[in-house]
Amino acid sequence: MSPSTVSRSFNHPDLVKATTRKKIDAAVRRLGYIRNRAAQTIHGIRSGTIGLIVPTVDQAIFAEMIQSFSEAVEELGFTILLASHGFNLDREYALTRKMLEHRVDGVALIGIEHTRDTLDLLAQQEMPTLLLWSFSPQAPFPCVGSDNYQAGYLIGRHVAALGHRQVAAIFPPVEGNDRASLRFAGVKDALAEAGCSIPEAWQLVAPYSVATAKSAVEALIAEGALPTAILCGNDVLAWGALHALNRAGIAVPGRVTVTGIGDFKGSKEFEPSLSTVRIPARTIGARAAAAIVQLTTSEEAVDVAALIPPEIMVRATSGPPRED
Amino acid sequence: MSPSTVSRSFNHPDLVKATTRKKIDAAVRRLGYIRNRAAQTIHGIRSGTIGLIVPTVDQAIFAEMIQSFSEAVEELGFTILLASHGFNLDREYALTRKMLEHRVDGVALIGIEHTRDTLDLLAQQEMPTLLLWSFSPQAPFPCVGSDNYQAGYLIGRHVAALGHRQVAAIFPPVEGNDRASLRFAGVKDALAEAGCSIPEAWQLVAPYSVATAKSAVEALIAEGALPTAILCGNDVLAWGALHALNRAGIAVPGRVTVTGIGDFKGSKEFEPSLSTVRIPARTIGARAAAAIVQLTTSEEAVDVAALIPPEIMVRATSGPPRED
DNA sequence: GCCAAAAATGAAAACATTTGCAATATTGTT
DNA sequence: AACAATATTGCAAATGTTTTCATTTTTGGC
Repeated sequence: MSPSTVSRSFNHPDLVKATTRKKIDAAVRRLGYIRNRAAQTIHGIRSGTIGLIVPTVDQAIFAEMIQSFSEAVEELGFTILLASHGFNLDREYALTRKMLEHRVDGVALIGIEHTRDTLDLLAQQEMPTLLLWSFSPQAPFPCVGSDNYQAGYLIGRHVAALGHRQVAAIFPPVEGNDRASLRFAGVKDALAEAGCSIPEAWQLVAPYSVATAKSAVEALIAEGALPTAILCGNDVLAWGALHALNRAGIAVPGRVTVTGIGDFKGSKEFEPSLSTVRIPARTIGARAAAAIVQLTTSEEAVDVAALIPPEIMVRATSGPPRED
Repeated sequence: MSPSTVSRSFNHPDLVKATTRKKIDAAVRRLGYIRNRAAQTIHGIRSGTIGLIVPTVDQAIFAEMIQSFSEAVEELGFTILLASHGFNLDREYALTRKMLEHRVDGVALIGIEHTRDTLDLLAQQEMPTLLLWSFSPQAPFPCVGSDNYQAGYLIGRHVAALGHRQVAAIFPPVEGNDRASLRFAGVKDALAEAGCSIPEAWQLVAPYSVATAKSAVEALIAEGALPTAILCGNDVLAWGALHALNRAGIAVPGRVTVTGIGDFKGSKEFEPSLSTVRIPARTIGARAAAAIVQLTTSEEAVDVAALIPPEIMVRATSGPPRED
């Protein structure tokens, strides 16, 4: 039983005699032998890992996407090397290098905005790379994701069409976050088409959390002059806004319309049910997994880009502005 | 510039002359050379990866823990190999094997309940292993986590002490989920001490989601006979319950007390603010990261187990049962 | 039982790196 | 300028696997 035979028994079982294979299996079990993928990897054999670099794991929407991405990727025989950079694009570069050191078979990044260094590095190493979550046809790598500008535009148009003209917005900080900035741009453009703009004082910035959004809206309420609609950059912020309004006894949508973006789990079940734009995280995750695996396994160039369109979900938190 | 010198320049820079080091750095940059960790790994050098096997990523509480775990682990120079098994312990075994093939430096599993196979495999391979999330002194590997029984007990006692005797519970399915089953046991024991038990018909089972909890409670409401308290296995279920009650116009806590377990982000900001038991996910994640790294790096046996105690958070959704 | 063909196995090289040891180069001292 | 001491570098072996090629074993037909 030379190493070669053992190797063959694992990789091309049909090439070794049934009886030796039995003996090998027995020995493997007896000794608790486990193949060393590192040793395989230095032969140029695939490492069976996909690097996934995300800003953070603990935002509902990323978590959902990561989950479906990881399910699908595992299904295809790969394992995820996960790293998070906390919206710091320099850390993203460092993490990308690390992924390359680990000889991952492919890399998936969140969003379109990345430093030149990161992009160059991946291109220069000819690493199969996928941009996840956002979609843009002129992105430097194939994208699988939704159109965040469009998402913002849809909800902005919806609110404008209802007749709202006194509108506030709560968005996360937009630096290094193309998702948020594109959504906000879409919202503003849609409102502008209806001749409406968001006053400076009503452009609230709240990092992703129910707590910050709630207190931002509470501050807004305390100031007295309420808008007729509050457009939130994502559903979590909308939840916070709804809690603040609920607490203050302000009717939604009677007095104030509230909208989110994302359609997270639980938004539909919220009372009142949240009007929002659906960005199908699970679909994106699954499609992205298929895409990156295709990218790493197929020799010829393949086009894996996919635009998963956002979809407006008109529910109970949006209505016409109060007449008075 | 032989390979040896280059290697030294990376790993023991002080052993190579400054000028050659410069030359090497220049060449590295020019050629875009990136170290191959796989090749290092087969020398018995650490792979710099920690295997993290979770049931699922997309539950608020896991996501939070994974986030802090991954932050802390990256801080210490490691990267996470992530896999999820969807509460299927056989898949967990397969994933564990895969981690071993990848020669991770350590493995972290969620909860105490695992198949004999998985446990034996890890022990036999002398893999540094950590049990995350739950804590039990007689677990087969060191634990860093909270006491789920205690968490259930605390909330059960709180509700019993308020005077509730007509109590319903909503819990996720408990098979293969020691967290849920221990919590439920704690709740039942605390109630039993007050001479109260949960009728069969009021032991609702709802998989982790706002939607299922909401409809379970809606069904309960439709049946007519309402309990005075609904104890939920986690905060997400409690949110669902609160939405259902809100929709039906049932006062909380005036008519029905609702409690969660977990104290997820947003539970405090909920209206009304959720009474629950705090299980500090971020603390657990960070402590666990330190623990697993210590386990993998230190030669002597170290005791890294840590019990992070749950803490009851009495807020606005719990009150005495209505007098009538 | 012998031969050719086919099947099964083993030996050796290769992969990218690290490390002990030997060889070489650089110092500082006289 | 020569010597010793020290600093720097390269050689070679080793790591665990795969793969090509050569060798050995088995099989089937006679």
